[in-house]
Amino acid sequence: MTDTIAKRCEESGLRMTGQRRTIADVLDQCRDHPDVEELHARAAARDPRISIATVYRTVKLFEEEGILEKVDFGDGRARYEDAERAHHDHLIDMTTGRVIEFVDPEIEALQEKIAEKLGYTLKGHRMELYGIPRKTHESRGD
Amino acid sequence: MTDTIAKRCEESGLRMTGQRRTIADVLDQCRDHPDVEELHARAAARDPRISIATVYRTVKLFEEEGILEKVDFGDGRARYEDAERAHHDHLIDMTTGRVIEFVDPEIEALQEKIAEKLGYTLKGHRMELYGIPRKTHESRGD
DNA sequence: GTATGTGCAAAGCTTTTGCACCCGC
DNA sequence: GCGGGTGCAAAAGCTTTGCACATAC
Repeated sequence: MTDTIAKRCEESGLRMTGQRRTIADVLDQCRDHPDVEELHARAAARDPRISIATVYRTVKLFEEEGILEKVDFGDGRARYEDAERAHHDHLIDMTTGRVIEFVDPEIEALQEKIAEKLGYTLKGHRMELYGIPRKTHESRGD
Repeated sequence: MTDTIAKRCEESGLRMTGQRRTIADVLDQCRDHPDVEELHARAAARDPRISIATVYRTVKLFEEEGILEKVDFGDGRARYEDAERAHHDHLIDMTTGRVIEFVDPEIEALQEKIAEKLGYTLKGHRMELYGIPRKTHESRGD
């Protein structure tokens, strides 16, 4: 149901160079949230000529085309994810750094309601939950 | 119900230098969300000898003591706010950059429920809404 | 008096950019 | 072929840090 990133690039009329195709492919295969340096490492594994400057330029371009979305986990590095995948928020496991994606329609609705109450039309939001794995039942002393 | 920042610094056993006191006072008087450079400008207006390095060191120290909380509006600059003030989230006016603080108990409860459903105990969260002012002439009942 | 804080400037990190060369269309 | 893309390295922002000096307790 979701087109590849490369396909959407072509539909946007972007010139598809070898580097852009490689970066698009790498992004398609991401199941995690790599930062730009990591993205560059993965792209360079396929084509060592790709420079990090190109990766920066490319993700910014894709973002401007609405193909990617920038996310920020507060660690000072930019991350990008496929904008076309269903919208979701993030829960970050504070013990491992693992990122869990989730969608909650109630939250979405509530956010819209809050914005409206404050006199605004909601255009976007960012929400991250930070948590630790719940003790299932062996615990004493929470 | 809220002590001044300077008072909390003393209670934390921090050595209170002139610079720290000035920075604490500036923070107490903030009704907005200045970045570190702006904080330095306000502090330097009272004591021109304060360097920006000291401001950076001081806000980080206060954060480690739990007196301040770092917030990030995605513009690449760090901002800090009083951690003891009642918890709130932010709505950012996309047309002006103005930041509106709000609290919504429903959201808080929902977030906790979501974390729990995913097997986590919620330890913190970050939520920013981005919106544009709503046209008022068609609104009813505000 | 001593441990700690501070100013200055240099360095660190992530990201951007100028410029000469390269490539998709 | 031409206009835009790329690599390299330098530069730009924000933040941190080494070092010599200053200051709180």
